[in-house]
Amino acid sequence: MAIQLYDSRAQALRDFVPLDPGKVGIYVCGPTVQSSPHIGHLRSALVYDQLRRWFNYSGYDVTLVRNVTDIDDKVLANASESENWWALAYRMELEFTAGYRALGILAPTYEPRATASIQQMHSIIATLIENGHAYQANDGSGDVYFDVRNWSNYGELTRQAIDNMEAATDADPRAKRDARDFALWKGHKADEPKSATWQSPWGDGRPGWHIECSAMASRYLGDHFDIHGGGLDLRFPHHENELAQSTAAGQGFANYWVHNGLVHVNGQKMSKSLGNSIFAAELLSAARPIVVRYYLGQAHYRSTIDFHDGALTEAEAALDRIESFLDRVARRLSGTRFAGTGTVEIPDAFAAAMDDDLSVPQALAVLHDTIRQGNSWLDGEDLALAATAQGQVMAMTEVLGINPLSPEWSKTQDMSVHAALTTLVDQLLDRRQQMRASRDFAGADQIRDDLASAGITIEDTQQGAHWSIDGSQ
RNA sequence: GGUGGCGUGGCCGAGAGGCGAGGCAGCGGCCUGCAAAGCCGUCCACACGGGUUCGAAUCCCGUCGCCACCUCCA
Repeated sequence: MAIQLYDSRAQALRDFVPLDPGKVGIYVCGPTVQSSPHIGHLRSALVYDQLRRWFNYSGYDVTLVRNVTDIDDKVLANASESENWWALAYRMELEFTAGYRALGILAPTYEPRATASIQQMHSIIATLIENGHAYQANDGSGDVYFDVRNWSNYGELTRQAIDNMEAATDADPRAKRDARDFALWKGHKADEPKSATWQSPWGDGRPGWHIECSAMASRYLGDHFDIHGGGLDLRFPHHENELAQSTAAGQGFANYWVHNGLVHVNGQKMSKSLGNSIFAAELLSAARPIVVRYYLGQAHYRSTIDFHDGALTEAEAALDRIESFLDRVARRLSGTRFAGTGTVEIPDAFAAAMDDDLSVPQALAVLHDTIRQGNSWLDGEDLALAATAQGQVMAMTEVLGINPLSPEWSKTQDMSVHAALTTLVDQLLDRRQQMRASRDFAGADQIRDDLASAGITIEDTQQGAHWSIDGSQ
């Protein structure tokens, strides 16, 4: 069955047909590295990680390009006397990378920086000037603008007619022919640093916002590629303008446009003025990274996620269920002939859900059903079937990037401390077992309570007592 | 003014003409010395008003409410 994706341009679900059989090229708008990553940036990157993993699982050779826009008005604005724009951009880029890694988001195939593709931008701009879709400002500013009136398809991505677009009230019309014309190249201004200035056929200056993505997408994926992704808020103007300039320059550009939903906080959009942004660092200190990944990845990619108090606790509970099943089944199967016999493959229903526009919520329903089944089989000592469920759960969680047993989630713990703790707890459990055998339940329960107060939970099973530290397995 | 989205049980969150997604919380039961974990059952929801239909959460019309974008944004 073919993968179906909701194409924002067509506003319809479309069968995915790659330009090159067996391969898929995806361009995702990465961040403008102007300030620290927030929950929305993580969600966006996570969505394309899920998409990429699913294409990968489905047998595609995936090329994922996610850019870093490291030169922009905002980057320059946020630089200071003590920190150059390029130092700021790089520091922020490192923060983004750390956030992505923490969530187990696989590194893209390539992560180009805008400043390394200035020549490719020039080439597109030159073509647009040649074919009449762009013009140099006649005010001596050195600016080059895209001529929206001269491109009849302008507005096709967001279905807007130019005349219905509100002109920006605060936009400086400068030498634009139409207020909606946007800058491809911005002439150098006296107060801008030399280090943020590049030579061009139209004078020294720096790139406008939008052109960098057109340049990097075609540079690494070709003039015509499969999928372009990004946050819903980028549809206009960013993606509209990218599409206009690339297609006006004669490129086929993206075949499918995918947009992920945004993250709100307590029902409100995140914004600097409200001061309600949840930053990656806060999120990652509030819960284990795998819990954050589960939380941000459990909703459908196109829906808005509303971050509210208790959200992470709920995600933790759901994830605990997955973890405790994997832990339980591994313990039971260990040393039996069924250990490791479960084929690591995903159920058909899971694949069908993922093929259907990446319906992760339905896929998670299949995962939880499998876990319930698996637990039931364990209760019934049907170890062969339990092993099957184990393999399926491993496969599904691996595809979703939430396999608790994957190396990326392994806690770096001090082995000597762990060994010491194990010795102590095991001694206590032995004593408790002796007390239980002699029906000294008060004493046995005292040990259990003591351990509980230290954050250690005991589960009695037919194979003996099992202990775990709360919040881990 | 233009473009687009949303309203589902106590909470989160899918689905899209008939067959009760799933998770969390609650309640009852099984299991247990008691727990924990697990299982079974239960809680039969779709903003409101009309309409179409044998049948509507789903389609149509209307109403109400909420949100996003319209040149800063993931």
